[in-house]
Amino acid sequence: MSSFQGQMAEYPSISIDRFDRENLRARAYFLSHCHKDHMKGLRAPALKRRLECSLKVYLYCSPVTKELLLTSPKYRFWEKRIISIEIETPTQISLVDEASGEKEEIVVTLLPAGHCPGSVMFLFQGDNGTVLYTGDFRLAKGEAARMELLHCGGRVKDIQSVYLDTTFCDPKFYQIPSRGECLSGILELVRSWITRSPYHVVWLNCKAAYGYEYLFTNLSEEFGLQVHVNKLDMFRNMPDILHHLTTDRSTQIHACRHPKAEEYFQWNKLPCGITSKNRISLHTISIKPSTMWFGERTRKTNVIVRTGESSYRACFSFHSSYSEIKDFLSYICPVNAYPNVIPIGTTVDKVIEILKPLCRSSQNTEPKYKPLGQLKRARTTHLDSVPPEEEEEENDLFDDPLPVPLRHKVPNQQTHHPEVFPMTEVSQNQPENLRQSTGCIKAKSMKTSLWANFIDCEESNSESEEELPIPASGQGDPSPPHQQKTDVEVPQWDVFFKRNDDTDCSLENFPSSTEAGGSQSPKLFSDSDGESTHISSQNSSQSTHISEQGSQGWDSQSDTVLLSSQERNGGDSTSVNKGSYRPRVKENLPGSQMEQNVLCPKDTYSEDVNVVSSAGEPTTVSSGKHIPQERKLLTLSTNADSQSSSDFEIPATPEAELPKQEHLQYLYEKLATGESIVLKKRKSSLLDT
DNA sequence: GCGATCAGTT
DNA sequence: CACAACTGATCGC
Repeated sequence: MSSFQGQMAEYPSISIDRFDRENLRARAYFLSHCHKDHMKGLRAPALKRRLECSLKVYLYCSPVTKELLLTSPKYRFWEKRIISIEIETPTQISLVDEASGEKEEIVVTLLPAGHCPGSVMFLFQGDNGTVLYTGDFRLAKGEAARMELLHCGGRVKDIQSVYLDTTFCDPKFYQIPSRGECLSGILELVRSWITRSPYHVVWLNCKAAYGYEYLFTNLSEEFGLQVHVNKLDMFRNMPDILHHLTTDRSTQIHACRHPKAEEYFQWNKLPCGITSKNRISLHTISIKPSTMWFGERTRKTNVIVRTGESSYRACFSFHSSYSEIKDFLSYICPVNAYPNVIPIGTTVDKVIEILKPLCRSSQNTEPKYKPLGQLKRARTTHLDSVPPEEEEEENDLFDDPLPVPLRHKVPNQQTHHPEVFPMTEVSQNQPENLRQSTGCIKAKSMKTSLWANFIDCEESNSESEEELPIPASGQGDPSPPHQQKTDVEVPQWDVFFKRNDDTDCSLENFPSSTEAGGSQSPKLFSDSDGESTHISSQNSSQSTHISEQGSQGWDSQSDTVLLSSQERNGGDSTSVNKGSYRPRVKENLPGSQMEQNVLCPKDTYSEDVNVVSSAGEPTTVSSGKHIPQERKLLTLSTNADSQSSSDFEIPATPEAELPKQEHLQYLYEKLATGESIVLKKRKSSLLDT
């Protein structure tokens, strides 16, 4: 449950996912997805009144979220005041204070979050830096690296703060089987049951919340049976979901709900009330999606667990696992990361302790200075969370053979070109001072991820935990279901090696359907088995789009979906051709763009930006003009005490040394002549190519 | 009577 | 186990 209070330090005049208390004064509202715990205050009289008085206040969200929200009569009063923003479309919004007339411009980009239909993350760019609010998300490892709009010039943007979904940010949730794995397990269980007779039905015991739609659509697709649900009008404009649902109770797959459902089920009655068909009584099993996780990824574990005569639990998660969170955050590598959720059983401090080493300030940035032969020690003093010995080791021994750099699709040598922000008409003057405080230079280094890996491993074995789910009755599962502990201590380096390199991150991530015996793929379910198929296809995750005529919706991201080697009849084609989420980090940048990025002192917005006026009419505005900043960069950077823009991260600590002037000069010359000497000197770049 | 909050359930 | 949401009880306006 989110405990985010609605406001971000950098942009306190907007509120996200909270609409009560101080948020009542916000200049603009953002809703990441349609779950109640992110909608607090959204229909309260106080906010209603505010809307009536402040005619320029709008709620921004994805088109799907808007649709879902407005389906409920309780929120209908928002109708005229919601502006939906397309996914991955940078959009400028004017934040106007109606009392003072004061105005601030901000650019927001919605990124698919994989949590439920319409769910997005918000990337904000403005005078106080770039910040990312993740909302709730589930993204597989490597997905951040594939989000084009998180990048600029092939590098991840300079992000000041991330407001992060930390629901499972606890080593005990080290790994959660992928969507594809979970889906396959459920598909096979359902298949094994409903093929017995037309009177064999399954009941999916799902919560009353968005997020199961891709499960329904895949089941429907697979078996040609619509899924029975209580309500489907909210999907009336999302045909790709709608077509797989029905309110006709005669289907073999049910996801209907009733307050006394569990009780009904005891009596072989479905929540919708039926017990028989053609006067023949039904044979029913229940499958309850719930979150199960693995201690580490090589352990074979069932994604389906039998919990009773006719009851099963199926692995299913709306949220990223611990390792997925770490992968995400270490890739983004912000200056700050703030947890939106404090998982029960843990504390804010513990969560922060996990996040901190993945952020910039605690990174070992030493390699960056290597070319200069300076500052090594100065930097290491910043590593509060790193044991000294390990640090030594790293410096001396791990010079390069480590896999880490591969985690970043593109080496993060952004030192020499802090990305710039400003879209022309928006940013004006300001910010040298602001910039300083927000730290515009990226200190990302490969060491970064290295530490992350170490920590992963350590923490994962320190875990003790869960009890074993009841293994299914009579089945010869040779390996005990949950075994995290045993071999966790051995860092799974190879895993990190393989993942996220330049080619295709998703492939490593997903057990290929062809590698039969399935080294890593969990056993699908404990009961029938043997021929546990490895269907890794799944068309999707959580849609963020409303299809114009039906080709999208719930499909979209989830790379795992796309790589399914099994061509599924028809269904997949829709998800695959949906270009909405095909982010590829630009590896070959057009020369001009590269130039921009190299030269701009701040985050550059090289794309077109949509502008949403207070009237809600989006217009596209191109924001070019960064070229003239070349000179500026040189000037600024040569000035050693300017922290506002530099090719180097200037340590903030007083005792830290600055790079020597001659080294800086040398590098600038190279830069000016277009040589890539800086890159070549970094070990990560050697590894990366 | 509505809404907010809390505890308990699924 | 852990998701998100519903139910019911209680309190205040």
